[in-house]
Amino acid sequence: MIINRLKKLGLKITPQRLAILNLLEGNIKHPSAEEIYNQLKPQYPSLSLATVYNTLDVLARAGALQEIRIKAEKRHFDPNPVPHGHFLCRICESIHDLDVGPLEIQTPFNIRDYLVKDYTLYFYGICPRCRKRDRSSNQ
Amino acid sequence: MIINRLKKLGLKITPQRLAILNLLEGNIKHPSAEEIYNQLKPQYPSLSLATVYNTLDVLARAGALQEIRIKAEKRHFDPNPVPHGHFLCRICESIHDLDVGPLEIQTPFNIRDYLVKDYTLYFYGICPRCRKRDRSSNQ
DNA sequence: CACCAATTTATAATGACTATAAAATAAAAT
DNA sequence: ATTTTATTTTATAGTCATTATAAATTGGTG
Ligand SMILES: [Mn+2]
Ligand SMILES: [Mn+2]
Ligand SMILES: [Zn+2]
Ligand SMILES: [Zn+2]
Repeated sequence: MIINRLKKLGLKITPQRLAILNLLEGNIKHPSAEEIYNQLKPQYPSLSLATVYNTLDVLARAGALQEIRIKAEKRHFDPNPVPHGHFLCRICESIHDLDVGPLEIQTPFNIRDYLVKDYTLYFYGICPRCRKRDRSSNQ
Repeated sequence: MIINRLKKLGLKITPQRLAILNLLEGNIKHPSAEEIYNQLKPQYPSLSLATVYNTLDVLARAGALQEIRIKAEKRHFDPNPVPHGHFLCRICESIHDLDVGPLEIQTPFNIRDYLVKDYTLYFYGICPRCRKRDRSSNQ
């Protein structure tokens, strides 16, 4: 339960945090802070964008979610904190999970003398939907 | 020769572009636009930061170099346009090339129905120098 | 040399994110 | 249940890398 997750992290249970966590629960769309804010604002009119950032920062630092930096200008958020590959469609700008077998690595690990505690793997290209929609942009 | 590279891309040969390309030639430090600007400014007092950004953008779009987005706040630039792994030291903030065998992939390629034209692989942790310097921070 | 499109430059604007400080509130203490 | 206090929320201002703008300059062609 979401309340227990907050308690385990030593965080106060607030309506804002519950709303943000509920929105992210099982959400595979990798929304940005602004998208989260805009989706919750109608039901929580007092909600501030700063609170969304604060909550996401706290949860990310606690390892309860991960930040996706697949786009230059904007961060996106993923309720799944385990490292996995992501794909950004250059046409529709959507972000998808994209795991690829041999890249699955257990962290932390060592490469040469580097201690690797974390990694990100981002792919860029054209998603299946956009490939179907416009055959001329294939390859 | 650098002049021929610019000609092949249909770009005018300007002192600013030559200076930027010369600075990047063989440079494995992955400098930011501001670092490039600060290093060139003494010898090219008229140089503008906007020109550095313009030149880097043009060259990146032409595939003559690559942008590294391993840090949230700042872009870095690499004269090697071929995708390869990068490592950011969380202590000294330095960026190193870090290729890891099984991740070498030829682009473009397909995963499921996704057409992948490019990818980035970023590692985060502690570099060899910082591990030596401070034994207590070793995992 | 003269021309002109490309480039450079100074400067302002943008926009995601962060800092600040006052107001509100969750939850512990009484 | 009320009081208390540290945490959180909120509105707002600030930051800073990057981009846009438009005027001045210049490389390359004839
Ligand atoms: Mn994901
Ligand atoms: Mn590199
Ligand atoms: Zn798409
Ligand atoms: Zn280091």
